[in-house]
Amino acid sequence: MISEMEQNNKRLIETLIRGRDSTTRLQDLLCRKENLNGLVSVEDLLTEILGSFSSGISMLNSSVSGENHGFPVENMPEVYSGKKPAVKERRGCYKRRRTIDTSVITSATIEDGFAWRKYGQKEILNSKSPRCYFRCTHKHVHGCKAQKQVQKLEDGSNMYHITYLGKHTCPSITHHEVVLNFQDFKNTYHVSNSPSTITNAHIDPSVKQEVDSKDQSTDVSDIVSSANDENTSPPLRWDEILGAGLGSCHEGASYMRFDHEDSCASTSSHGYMYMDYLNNDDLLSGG
DNA sequence: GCCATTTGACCCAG
DNA sequence: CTGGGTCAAATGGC
Repeated sequence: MISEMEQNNKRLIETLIRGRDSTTRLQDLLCRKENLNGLVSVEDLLTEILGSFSSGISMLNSSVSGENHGFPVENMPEVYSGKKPAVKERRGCYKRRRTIDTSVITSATIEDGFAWRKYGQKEILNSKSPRCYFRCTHKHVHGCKAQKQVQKLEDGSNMYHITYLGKHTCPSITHHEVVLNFQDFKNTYHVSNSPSTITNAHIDPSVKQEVDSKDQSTDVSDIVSSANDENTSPPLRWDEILGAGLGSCHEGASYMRFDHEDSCASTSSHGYMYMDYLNNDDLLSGG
């Protein structure tokens, strides 16, 4: 059991290490070319990214060596206890998940590099925009339990309130994708010094995502769903939203927060796409 | 034909 | 009882 968790942790660490190494190489590469467009220092950004990797790795390392099993929280059985034999006949028979690993960000784009599949949309009482529900595309294949909820903010900005639930456990998330994601990330955001703040940066059209994998291409269409504009109209197409997010990023701050501020402060300082991995309540509540 | 999205129904927690 | 989260049939796109 625990050894299984440890194995997962180790695998994650290895992945992070590979990611870090790749980033290092990327850094090396980019620094030679020196600032393609004289944008914000790519070097700084990469340094931040590397820092993120490093702290994540060290955190996980300590969590593996210690008794804390930080990562695979999701292994816990949902709810059995033979409470309910699960009435399959009836629709919507499920157990609503409690606030497990949740992390919240506000972003100009809902793109995060993962493959999501939309499974629902709901009008929310206090909000004019509907909330969209996504789960990992690989849920059925790999049993990945990652989910996210996306809701457009109403403040006029084209920002989205994104809530991540659970962690990606699907093996399809490789460091390659992570690195690619960073590229998107770099295009869209500037990582600020603030522990929990990222702000938009310019978009460099020349550095569009060079993703040709099938997964990635579906990512975009998958993730994109209907964050509607309340009175304007029928659901926006997600690719349009994405286009707006990635192609003409709006100004303004994006920020993230976690349910557990302690871990947030130390683990999430550099970029939202790793929150799934690095935000662990187990790190806190494990003991 | 397969797969993703849409959407109304269903169910649960507060 | 109500709002929010999930399911699954229907629909559409590739």
